[in-house]
Amino acid sequence: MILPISNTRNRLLRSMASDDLRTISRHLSPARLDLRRVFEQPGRRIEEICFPETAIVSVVARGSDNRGIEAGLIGCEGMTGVAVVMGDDQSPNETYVQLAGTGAVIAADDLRGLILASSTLADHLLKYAHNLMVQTAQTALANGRATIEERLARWLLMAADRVGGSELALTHELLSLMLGVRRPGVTNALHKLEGGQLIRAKRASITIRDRPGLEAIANGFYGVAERDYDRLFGGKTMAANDVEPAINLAGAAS
Amino acid sequence: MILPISNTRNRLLRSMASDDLRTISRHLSPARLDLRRVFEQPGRRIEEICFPETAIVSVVARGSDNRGIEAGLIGCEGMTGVAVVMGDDQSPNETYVQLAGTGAVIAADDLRGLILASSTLADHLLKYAHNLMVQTAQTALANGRATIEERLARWLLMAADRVGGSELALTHELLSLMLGVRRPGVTNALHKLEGGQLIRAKRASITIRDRPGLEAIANGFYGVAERDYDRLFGGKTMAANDVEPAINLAGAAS
DNA sequence: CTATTTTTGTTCGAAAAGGTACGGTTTGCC
DNA sequence: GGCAAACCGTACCTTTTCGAACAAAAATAG
Repeated sequence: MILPISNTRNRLLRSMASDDLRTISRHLSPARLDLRRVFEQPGRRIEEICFPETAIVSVVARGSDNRGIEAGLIGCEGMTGVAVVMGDDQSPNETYVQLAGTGAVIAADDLRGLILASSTLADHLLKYAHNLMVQTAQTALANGRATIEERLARWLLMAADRVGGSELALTHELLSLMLGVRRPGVTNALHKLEGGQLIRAKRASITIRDRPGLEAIANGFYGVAERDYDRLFGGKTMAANDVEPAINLAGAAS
Repeated sequence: MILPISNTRNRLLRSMASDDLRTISRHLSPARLDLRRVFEQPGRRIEEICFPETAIVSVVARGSDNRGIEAGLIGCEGMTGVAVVMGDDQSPNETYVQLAGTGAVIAADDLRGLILASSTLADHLLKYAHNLMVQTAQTALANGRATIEERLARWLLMAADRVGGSELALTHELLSLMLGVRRPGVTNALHKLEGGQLIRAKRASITIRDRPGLEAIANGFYGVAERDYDRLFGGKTMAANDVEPAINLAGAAS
């Protein structure tokens, strides 16, 4: 029940040169990405890298104390392990699955070899790494200057882009960890959004009803990194992603 | 009064392979980096890249409205223009000199050529680019979770590392722009630090008196990116930088 | 040495967000 | 169906930060 990787829903894979895609496909394995599956950990060598399809993976920065915050969000438009693309073998950030789904994984060593062998592949992945850096800079901006409501709107839009759908299965608690705010603060902000008919919230599930409305609420804190991605990887807006997932989870690899 | 680039005080240059340093030196020009000199601007092609020596350059992220915030700080440990190193030719962030001083500049096109010609050079600069990404992630963390006092302590430590000295010539106003907070908020936090004998503040000048004390106040928000830099580029701590500047600004340094 | 600009000190009230606690729902499990 | 766990709604008071305005001090220019 596993379709070939070349039909993957991951945009970063799909937008690479067909030669590169063919080559990398031989090393990629379709995988179910379960909640909290870890891809990077401070002080540990990165062993595996993933290209999400319907899952969302978070990059979380931590200080020397324990409090963390999300510094990057990765979905079907990207990949984990940009440290490897940039010639390092580890990162001080944690990277783990935030919203379960599917994706394709590859051994870090394999990817290193492929990058050495194909400069077009290296270029392609490096451009994404730079876009992720831009996203992180925008997150720093939002964390410093936006209200909880604005940051929440931004996060929901980004997440919706990355799963290619409008329903997000996550709890207030998770959102509060990502945004680095109090859990009731999230509840409160969600109520405001729901009051404006911008989202519908059920238990552990948020559905976007009015994208333009959300973008207006996000008040300029959403969009910079996304437009830069489109400039680099082609015009289609991120949200327009209605391809079927490459992996049919019925009986897929555990 | 301009010494050869090979004696530069820039650590990123000094730590590269001697072949690469020799080659790149032929394209580098020593330069005075005056306040507000711009190296990158959203939507514009990056033409010139600099390796600061005694200057500090800021990467500032802006949203679609006008409010910006510092997302990266670059001094004698790094370089501007990581977008170019990563195969792009522009960035949505602004990059400009925050604290005047000296440095070396190179045309972006020249650097592109050198990177293509030397994979060891490319590797070296890419590692720095990754470190800058880590720094930005830590900034996102600090912006989201630290108090003004903690963020200020962090910023002062980072800036002192990057100028290789303990005196910083800047105003509360500038700091408030970088940190994205109210100007009186900076004044207030500086008073607290001064009360604890951690700094001495004069008009448009802050001197660090007690580094360990400042690190304690920074409360875990300083150090992660710095330790990662040392892991990548060698053990010496950033602050230990007592080489003379390559450019003698006669009379400029009071 | 006076006038002007720049920088810093200080104040007020208001808004935003934090910490904590607890009650109410929904869900899932036995 | 009943119990436990997970998740959400709400309330309280405190702290932090903001916005705005204005006064004092230091540098600078004429």
